[in-house]
Amino acid sequence: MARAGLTPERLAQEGAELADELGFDEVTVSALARRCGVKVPSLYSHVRNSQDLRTRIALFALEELADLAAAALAGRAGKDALVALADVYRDYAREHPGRYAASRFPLSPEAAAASAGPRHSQMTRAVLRGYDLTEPDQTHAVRLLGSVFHGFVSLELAGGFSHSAPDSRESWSRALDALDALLRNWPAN
Amino acid sequence: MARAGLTPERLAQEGAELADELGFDEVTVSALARRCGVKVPSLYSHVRNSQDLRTRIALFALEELADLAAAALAGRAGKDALVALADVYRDYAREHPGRYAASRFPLSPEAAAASAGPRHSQMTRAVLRGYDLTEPDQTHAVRLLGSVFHGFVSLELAGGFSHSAPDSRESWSRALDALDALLRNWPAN
DNA sequence: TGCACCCGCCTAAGAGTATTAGGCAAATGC
DNA sequence: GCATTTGCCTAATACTCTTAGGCGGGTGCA
Repeated sequence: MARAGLTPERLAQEGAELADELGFDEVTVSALARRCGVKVPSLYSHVRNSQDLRTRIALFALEELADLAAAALAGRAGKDALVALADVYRDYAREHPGRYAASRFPLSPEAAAASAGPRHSQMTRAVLRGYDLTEPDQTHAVRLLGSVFHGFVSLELAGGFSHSAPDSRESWSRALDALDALLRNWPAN
Repeated sequence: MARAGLTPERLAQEGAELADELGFDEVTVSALARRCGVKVPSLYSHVRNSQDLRTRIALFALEELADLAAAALAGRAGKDALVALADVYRDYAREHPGRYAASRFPLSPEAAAASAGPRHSQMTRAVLRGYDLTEPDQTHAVRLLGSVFHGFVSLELAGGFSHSAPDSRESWSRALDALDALLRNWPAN
């Protein structure tokens, strides 16, 4: 019988594509086996179980997203950097909704610590270097930015902003303007 | 055979409790049947299928959450109202994580229109009456507030803010301060 | 009060998914 | 060139979802 050349890495990548096509919730061991032209139990040589598979896809997506963010941030500062980082998240979610959903998959504390998650918060912190915040305000701002990015993208993806004027892109741009203004003039405690 | 007295409404409510106990993703027809002390197929006299069951739980949670928000908003205005509304969402998510997750369940456009969803945006608009915004800025602000509320609550629930100082409650309070400041001084286009 | 009907719950059965155990053959290493 | 490892397979079990069809108790009408 011909070998399909499966590896945990390749399964994570194929799983990510499957997620974009069907939705992350539809990424099942069976569906992935079908896509790889292999019987279901064969996957168990490469991933421990369904949970492990999802975790690998999540880690893959987090890494890919962090790489995109790092590239977008290079050579930018201030509002320019803020918008660039924000757009990376929004564009990724729109182009790869399944992978974006995967990146929200709950990880164990150990897995989260070893993931690209810390890179994401470091990059948000880097954006804040363009503004004049010191701890603990910087941490509060990191959390606020993360909340707006994830919240907006996730509501937009769920269709919460569709079918009503004005265009959600316009709201996105105004939200980023507002965040920039806010960070430049962060309210004292 | 004794009648269990099942109704679609009661199933939605029991399902909501099950969601809080096990997580919304674990709310299955089988688990709900077990909880109600009946055989699985019995549920199909009351709900069309698993998707229908989840939808009913989502509608129940949206309604309950809207009722809580309406009660919290009564007699408040300005920042007071902003904080009250925001706290309703955060507290609900912390006390009823499964129901909160259910309230994010994707609804068909018709179901969404008939749900308590519109009440939620109306209440956010009502909060904005305490600030000086006109359309389309008001819509942009509604979307921004929704993004921050959902984004923060969802990241906090996923553990994104845990295990690191400062306390996430502090960040929440600072985020609301920031939003209030922002709305009082909304940047011109 | 008696009876027919309906409705609520049941058993039976088929399909899909997750997972484990064990086998065979192709690739790998000495 | 042979032994071992490794990759994929079949077989089997368990659980969930869903449909079909049966039985009996509660309800409504005479």
